[in-house]
Amino acid sequence: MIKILIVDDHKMFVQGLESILSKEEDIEIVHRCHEGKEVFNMELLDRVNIILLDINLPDISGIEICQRILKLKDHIKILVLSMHDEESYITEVLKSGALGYVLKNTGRKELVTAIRTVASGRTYFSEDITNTIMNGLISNSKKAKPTEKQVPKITRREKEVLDLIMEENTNQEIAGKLFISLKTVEAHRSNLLSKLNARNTAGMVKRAIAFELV
Amino acid sequence: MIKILIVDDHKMFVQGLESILSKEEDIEIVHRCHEGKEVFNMELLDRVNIILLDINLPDISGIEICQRILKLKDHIKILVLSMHDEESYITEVLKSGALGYVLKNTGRKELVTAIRTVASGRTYFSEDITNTIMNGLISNSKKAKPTEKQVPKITRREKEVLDLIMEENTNQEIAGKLFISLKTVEAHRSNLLSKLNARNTAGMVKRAIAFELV
DNA sequence: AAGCTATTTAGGGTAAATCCTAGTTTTGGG
DNA sequence: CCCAAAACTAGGATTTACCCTAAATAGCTT
Repeated sequence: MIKILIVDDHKMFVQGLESILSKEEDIEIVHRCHEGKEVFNMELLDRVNIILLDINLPDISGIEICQRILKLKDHIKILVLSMHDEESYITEVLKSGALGYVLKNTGRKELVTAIRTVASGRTYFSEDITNTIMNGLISNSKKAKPTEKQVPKITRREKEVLDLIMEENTNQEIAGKLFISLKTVEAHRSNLLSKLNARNTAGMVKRAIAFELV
Repeated sequence: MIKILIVDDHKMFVQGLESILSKEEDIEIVHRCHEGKEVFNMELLDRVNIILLDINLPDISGIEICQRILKLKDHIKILVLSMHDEESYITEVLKSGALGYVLKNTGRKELVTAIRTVASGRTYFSEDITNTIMNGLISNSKKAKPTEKQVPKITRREKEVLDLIMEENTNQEIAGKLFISLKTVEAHRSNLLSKLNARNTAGMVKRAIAFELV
């Protein structure tokens, strides 16, 4: 038996869900919550194996709910219901542990399929969602291009010094490892700060990572 | 008319593709390449709108080919053919600009659909591929959990100091902005070094980024 | 051969960061 | 409500990083 907890503040929508799911013999709606905070009830969570979660709750964000629930009871499967199909939104929710994501305009048949799939531990996403995510992957790469052109050009030696700085060596230690004088290391370091447009070590390391120089 | 360039070192597979695609009236195979380097021919690329690309070529990696082709001719659509469905592989290819990814065991009908879809500028992925990627997204978050437990716990005040350090402020400037003494800032900074297990600012910044504390 | 960049070295001085110790305030739990 | 732990605060001493200026050697291009 699939034991469901519905979490959604739109009462009319919840009633719609109930009437749809009541026709399925293997599905039982154990409880309904209209606020996020009502979910965190140990007794309730123990009686449930799957949660239909609206991520647009008034009090707590869907992402936080997913994380907190799974920290308490990691056997529970979460299927997210949402009206939004923005890519950033979806990936955040998935990273926080939900097994499925369907839009609220999904039909009855697909919804039941999604519930059964997620209840069995597998993942389910409506076709619109997969398209959104796949396209997001692609557009991310296009955004990365402009950055690429502004990467500072550092010399071979400066790269060696930078690597040793990243490994937490002091200038003195770097001088020893590269067999050059302390003053030379300071000069390279100074050039690195200038080329990376940084005021100090913190900025240098931050930008070195951002520009993928290491 | 869809003008195709096939890039694949398996001649038998190429012949199979030809016989499949020759039955389609709107598809014309312009040329075949058996090595990656043959692709970079301006005259050839100008006669083509879509490339069927095997990513397991002997001489150049598929990722590099995608990037270089799109740098030369960004109107060209790339549909990747592959025998591998490993997640890291797929995402790399997509980030390098390909519009579609289908496995080599895909049927004739689906292949033609994929070609027409990609040729029109939209994206296409076989179902296996979408599943792999979606599952990858989810498992990434689960892999993150063990790391999460080793993330050092820093206090509210330490977080404020850390943020200002990341913004390249000196201790003196931080003291001014937080209305505390220079010595206090130094103490917080010292605790941060200790908690992050770092020897100096370089290590602190590096780990702060790695642990996503900023 | 002249010009450019990279690499190396150096002195002197200032600012900043790090180490060690220690007092005061907040916070969480019984 | 009280105690202990954690967080915040701070001083003195030391080490390290950063700035400015200057200059010599080597390699590569024009």
